[in-house]
Amino acid sequence: MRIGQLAQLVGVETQTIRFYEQQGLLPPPDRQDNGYRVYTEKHGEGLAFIRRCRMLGLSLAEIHELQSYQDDPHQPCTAVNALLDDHISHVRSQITALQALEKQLVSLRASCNDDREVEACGVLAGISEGNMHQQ
Amino acid sequence: MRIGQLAQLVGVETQTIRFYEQQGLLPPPDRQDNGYRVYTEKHGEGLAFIRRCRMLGLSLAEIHELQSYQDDPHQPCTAVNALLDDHISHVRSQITALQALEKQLVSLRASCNDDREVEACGVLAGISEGNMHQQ
DNA sequence: TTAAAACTATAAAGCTACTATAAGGTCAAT
DNA sequence: ATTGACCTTATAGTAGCTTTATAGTTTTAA
Repeated sequence: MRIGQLAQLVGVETQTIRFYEQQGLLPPPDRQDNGYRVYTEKHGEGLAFIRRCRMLGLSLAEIHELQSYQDDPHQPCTAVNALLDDHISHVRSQITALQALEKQLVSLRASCNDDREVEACGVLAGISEGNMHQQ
Repeated sequence: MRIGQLAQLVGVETQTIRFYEQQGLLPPPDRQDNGYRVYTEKHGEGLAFIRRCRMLGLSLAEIHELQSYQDDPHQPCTAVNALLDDHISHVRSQITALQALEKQLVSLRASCNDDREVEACGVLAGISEGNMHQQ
């Protein structure tokens, strides 16, 4: 399988595949005489794993860590679970922060309507006055 | 006022101030004979405005847009309100996406405990099997 | 058969919003 | 005279790709 076929199979761009290889997330495949990369089914699975981790919001570094666990399959999997727990709490704190932000934005928006001039805009005034309680 | 004082006043690093100037968000200040930047109160207000916008999650491009409205104070402020509305809906969709992600992560986490080997880890198996409904 | 289209390769730059580092000039105090 | 705190510019690094440039290869259509 050449890079274009693998890309289509998994639903990524060819450059992304080369990028993952360069980052050490995907093992370097064999090459044809012309230098073209030749991929196996294993590569397909590896790439799909990476993509699913990315969809879960894991960083490339975290994916790398998970791969290192996979390479040593007889350890206890506590580290895997811990990584996920950390990620979950990270996601939760993002949600909390965004909810607070939304509240702030909505109240700022409520301070203006569309019938004013920029000079009297409640939104701009609200930002400029800066009665913003951090975080 | 020199750059260090302004930085301390507003609570940013001096490099950040130079960066904003370079990006066209902060007007270039006068210079002393030795080349040091000299800031006025106006600069302080401008910088504070930028920082408050950043705390609200606005991008530098959006801030630039707001500044362009400020420069023309007798337009109606519909564009300002529209910018904020767009930003609010952006934040809301981020929240929704993160909540869906959290659910997915929590259910993945529930598929394993710490008493297994990596080989049998429910989390890794869950990612590899890839029963993930996109988005 | 040849020419265009489609694919592959590498290397380097661009994106966002800074942060950090390097190498050096200026100024006040000791 | 030198230490330390401040200022200057220029450049590189961060994350995770995407884009661009330049060039070689293979496939397809005329």
